[in-house]
Amino acid sequence: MPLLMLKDLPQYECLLEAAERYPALEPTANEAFLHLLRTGDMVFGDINHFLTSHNISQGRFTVMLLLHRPWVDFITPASLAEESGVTRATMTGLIDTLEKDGMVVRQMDENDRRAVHVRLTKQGHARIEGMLPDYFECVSRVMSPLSDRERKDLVRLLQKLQEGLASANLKSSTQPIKA
Amino acid sequence: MPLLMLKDLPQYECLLEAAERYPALEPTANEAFLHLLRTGDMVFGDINHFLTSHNISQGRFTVMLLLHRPWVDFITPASLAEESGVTRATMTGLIDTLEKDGMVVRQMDENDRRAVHVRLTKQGHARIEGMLPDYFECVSRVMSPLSDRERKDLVRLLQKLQEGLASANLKSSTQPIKA
DNA sequence: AAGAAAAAGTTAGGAGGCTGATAATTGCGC
DNA sequence: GCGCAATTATCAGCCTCCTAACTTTTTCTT
Repeated sequence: MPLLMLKDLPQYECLLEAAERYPALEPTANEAFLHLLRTGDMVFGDINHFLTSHNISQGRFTVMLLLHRPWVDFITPASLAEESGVTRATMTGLIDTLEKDGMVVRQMDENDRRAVHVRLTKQGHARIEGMLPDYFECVSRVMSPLSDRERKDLVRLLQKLQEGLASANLKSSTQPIKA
Repeated sequence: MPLLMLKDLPQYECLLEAAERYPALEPTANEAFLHLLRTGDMVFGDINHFLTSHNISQGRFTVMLLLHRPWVDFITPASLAEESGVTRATMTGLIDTLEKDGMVVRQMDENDRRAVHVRLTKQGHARIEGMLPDYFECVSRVMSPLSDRERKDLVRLLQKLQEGLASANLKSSTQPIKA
């Protein structure tokens, strides 16, 4: 989350006025953009508030969630980082904390001596299992203003945006930026 | 932005299956929730990439944007923090950096000796003015997958969510959490 | 089979948020 | 008027993420 977003979004009329000074400004694009960032920020803040009250960070929660899946026994830090969307360096820190708290254990891979297996402890399983009902309830509460139909519509629009972004990042990531 | 979000969102069928184990899990709510966080994250990442390539942070950019409005002469740090959605302590740091870079100046308020006036320098105005066309173009590019009609629909859905969150936060903020 | 390339995990250092405490000033209740 | 509460800006310390560099091990090339 940005955690930094204009508290009072510019009104549409205001955007129209600004568009006269800046030809590149598309009012509808800007309006949707600001609302998307702002709403995402609020939703994230809400869930973050929930996690904080349970003394866990977003990162550690995600890791435990990934390790708690029934068909999963262990995962390597690199895969966890990949699936979570953080760097391997960050994952090292997350696992450090989780291990210190007794939620996960690190075990050597016997075949590949570079690799490590990360496994949820019994305690860890119990911890996440205990949090999940409250978590899902929190998600339901956050999304409660929208009907099932509206949620489907929202997902469709967001997916369309994601696809556009994914293809754009694909070509931009090949050449680093020159500052 | 969270900057930590499942890279491959759970498929809807997967959510349905999980819902059998967790009665509190509403599949449509979870699906929309995850897409919202993920898309917001991607959009933020995109704009952040733009800002980074221009050697400025989201926070400093927002401050300059607020100070650049034509009808604004100066703003106090407290107001800037309020409008930006960060704490006053964070705002102190943002202004420090902007002042060191010659983008803003601090001036004493002659009537209230606690208060400070933050004003954009001529250099600061030029800097933000130079960035805005590129910025708006970036926003337009990000939102380009959606038609005007779809953007309006998206805004409507997001507003509905925001209103629900705002009223929920209103009542939860009155009583602090007990860990 | 040897050297180069790639991959896994870690470390070190930095950026940008946050909370909580502090000092100076202002405003309010009585 | 005087003391107590609120407000302003700041500082100190923490957390979580990042990038860049490094070590060890594996894999690919030839």
